Amino acid sequence: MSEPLDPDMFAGCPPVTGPVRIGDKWTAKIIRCLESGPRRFTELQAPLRGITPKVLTASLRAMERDGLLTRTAYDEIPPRVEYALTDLGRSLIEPMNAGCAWSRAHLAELTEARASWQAG
Amino acid sequence: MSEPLDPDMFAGCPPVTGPVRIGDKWTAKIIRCLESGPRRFTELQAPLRGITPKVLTASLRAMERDGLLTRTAYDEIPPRVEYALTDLGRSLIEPMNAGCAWSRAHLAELTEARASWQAG
DNA sequence: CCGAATCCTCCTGGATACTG
DNA sequence: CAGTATCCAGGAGGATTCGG
Repeated sequence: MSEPLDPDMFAGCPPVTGPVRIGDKWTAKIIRCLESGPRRFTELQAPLRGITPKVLTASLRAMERDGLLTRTAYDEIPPRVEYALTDLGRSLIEPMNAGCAWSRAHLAELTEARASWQAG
Repeated sequence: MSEPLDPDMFAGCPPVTGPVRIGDKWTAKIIRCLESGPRRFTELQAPLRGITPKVLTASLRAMERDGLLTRTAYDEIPPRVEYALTDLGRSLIEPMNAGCAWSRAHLAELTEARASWQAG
């Protein structure tokens, strides 16, 4: 439930996920990272391959605003902040999986079409 | 199969469809327009509420490049061009419907969360 | 450790006008 | 009818630096 995230968990994902997109550039990956339990800011940074703090903060704030996740700050030293999915955020996993299923089934065709267009 | 498109067919759709997005801004709507059969350039412009020719052309070209639709030009006067979905394009309808289902079920929660954030 | 502040660049999408 | 050509504004995403 709280094993460390694999820094390479998105290594197999193509740079462009295809036509099906959830939220902005990072939303879907953040949801995947939180699927197995709450995570800290720095934990999220690792698998998200060099995302800058500003962009990660912006994405998390937007998702919090939309009720997709909650932010909990513990008043400790050193500071600790945890992000966790809400039920609403978790409900996005279903359409996300539909998108991933499409990609697995058809993304190769799309890539091929794009390549043969470049050739022609 | 070839009845004229309702110019208001997207009137009920909220300006922002929510977190689930297919392709770029217009891709999903274009697919909906072509679902019931091939359509001409001008036919598509009507329900897409004032999309400029340049943007519609760009979207159609991108979708043609990706193998989502075909473009057929008939050498007549006046000129006639028809756009039709490919099987690959049609395969996107399934994840699209999943996204629409999510919106119908949860978009209100998201909007509400966003509003109460603004208030707080 | 968890950000905020500032500055910058690219890309999407659009307005407007014109053409075979 | 079905586009093309040109110009332009806004916002997403990023680099870098600084603070509590």
